[in-house]
Amino acid sequence: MLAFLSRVDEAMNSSGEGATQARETGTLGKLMVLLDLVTHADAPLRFTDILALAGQPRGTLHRQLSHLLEEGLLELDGDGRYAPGLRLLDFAARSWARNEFRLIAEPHLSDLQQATGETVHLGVLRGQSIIYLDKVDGRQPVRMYSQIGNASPCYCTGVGKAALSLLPAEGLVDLLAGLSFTSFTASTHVSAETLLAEIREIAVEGYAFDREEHEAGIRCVAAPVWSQDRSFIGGISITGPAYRLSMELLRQWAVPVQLAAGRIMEDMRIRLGPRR
Amino acid sequence: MLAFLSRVDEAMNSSGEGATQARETGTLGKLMVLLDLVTHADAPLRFTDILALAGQPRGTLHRQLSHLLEEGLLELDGDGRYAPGLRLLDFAARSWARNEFRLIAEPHLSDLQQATGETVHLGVLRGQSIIYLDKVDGRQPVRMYSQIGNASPCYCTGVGKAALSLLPAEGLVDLLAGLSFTSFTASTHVSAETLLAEIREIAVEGYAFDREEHEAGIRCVAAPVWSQDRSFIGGISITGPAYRLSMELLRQWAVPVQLAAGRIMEDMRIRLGPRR
DNA sequence: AAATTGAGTTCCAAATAATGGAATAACAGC
DNA sequence: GCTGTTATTCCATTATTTGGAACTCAATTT
Repeated sequence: MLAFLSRVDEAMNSSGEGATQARETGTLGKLMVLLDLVTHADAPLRFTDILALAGQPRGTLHRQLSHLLEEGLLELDGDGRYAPGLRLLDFAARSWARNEFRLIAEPHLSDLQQATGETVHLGVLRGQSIIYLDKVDGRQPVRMYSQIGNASPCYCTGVGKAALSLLPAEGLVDLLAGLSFTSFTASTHVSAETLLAEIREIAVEGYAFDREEHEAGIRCVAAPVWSQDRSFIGGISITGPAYRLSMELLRQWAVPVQLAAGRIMEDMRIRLGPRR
Repeated sequence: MLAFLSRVDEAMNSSGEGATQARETGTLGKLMVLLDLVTHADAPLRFTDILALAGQPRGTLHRQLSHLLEEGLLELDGDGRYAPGLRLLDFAARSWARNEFRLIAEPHLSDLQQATGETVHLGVLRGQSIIYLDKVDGRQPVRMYSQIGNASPCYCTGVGKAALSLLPAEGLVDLLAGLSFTSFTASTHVSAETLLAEIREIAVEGYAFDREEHEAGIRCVAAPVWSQDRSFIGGISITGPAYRLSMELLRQWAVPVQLAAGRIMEDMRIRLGPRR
């Protein structure tokens, strides 16, 4: 309710797709922009590179980076370039291990994986992104960080669209207004209008598809999952290659996905108490 | 050399076992102490709990926590308690996916796992802790975050002791002086003297054992791995239950572990160039 | 060898943000 | 409706951050 709305409002500011803007968190906000810059780059950055990207005075930037280094949030590689620091791993490991949503969902994800033989994901909406909390893949030991923890856009993933279908009208419109669409494939939504139309449909049906919208050749069917207090708004999905997962098959799997989602929510009611 | 020593000096300040002290990073340092507090707790904390732990004035603490919330580094659960934020996952996922050390070591870890059938770890020294960068376990899909990213003490793990054996005398003594020993099992080192003696031995032999020092019933054999520029100082290990891994068997495995470590270092020389 | 360029670091008065004590608000239990 | 507990807001004081310029260092060119 109130708590939920304020949560979404705040979240609007965070971890979007495009421009990383300074938030109203003073010194911390400025440092997080830098951390974002370095972690989102696909290679270590030299001081001068960051100088150009951050648009800050040299002296200021230098001290900011020094602080981030000293805290272990950034590291210098052998060539004096800035890379993400390993201390982040420790923080994240704890954040993940303790996450209630994930802990409760885990057995149900495994069940769903067993039933379908395909990869199952759990994701949660944070700001404009879906953060993947878990992944169960039958075949080989999973390279987990490669998927878990990854933030993906909400407008072109099954879990993302399922999650959006849970938002109240007002919050949804605000969120969509802030999106900047990247056309990952020919099927990616590129306007808030068509996306909104699909989300309205999803809200009625109770499940969502990803028709190769994020990655060519990859489809999924997803169902929304939420905690009663709305602190978790997300979804679960069955994902796989288009050649194996026909749209017809995905439509059949809508039911088991929704059932699994229902069981997760029931477990949450039991384990977290009636208020949540 | 110089760069390396300063790296270790700085690292001395970070992520130790015991007291979390304020570093000289101004506002950021104070906020990181709070983030540490919340992520290292084993349950979400209420405002008042943090107030007692942090020993800060109410107003100050409240604003600091608000900033951390707004940045997504912390989150409020349904009961208004502070928990680690999921934005940390996104940072960590990127940090992990790009880590050169891990990328290069990965195939050799798999080989070692295949050869022995036991769990193989890759860890790197950061401050007084070993941060596990990778884990290859043959049997079931791995719950990765549960191990990867975890920071463990350097004085009671095979990888940790192997890593310490790579430090120059001066740096080692400084690091040991800053340790506070927790006796996890009956075999855990509890003094710098006995630890130093063992590390000297490890430096000569080229491999280290964990004789149930961190967790009862768990043994390992480890070999040190380092990059030429010393920006990575760590090790790899074969770990398993004591009933299956006799000390005799571990002694036999010292050779393959050392060979794998050698291959990782050779690959690093090739891939990272002669200076690193 | 001297000069030049590019990259990174240090310095310090002015501008800005953080501090913390006290007052206020929200809420659960009685 | 009161009471104790917990959380939030306020604002003059204080400490930190800022950013332009000067400086160092190493590599490259003249």
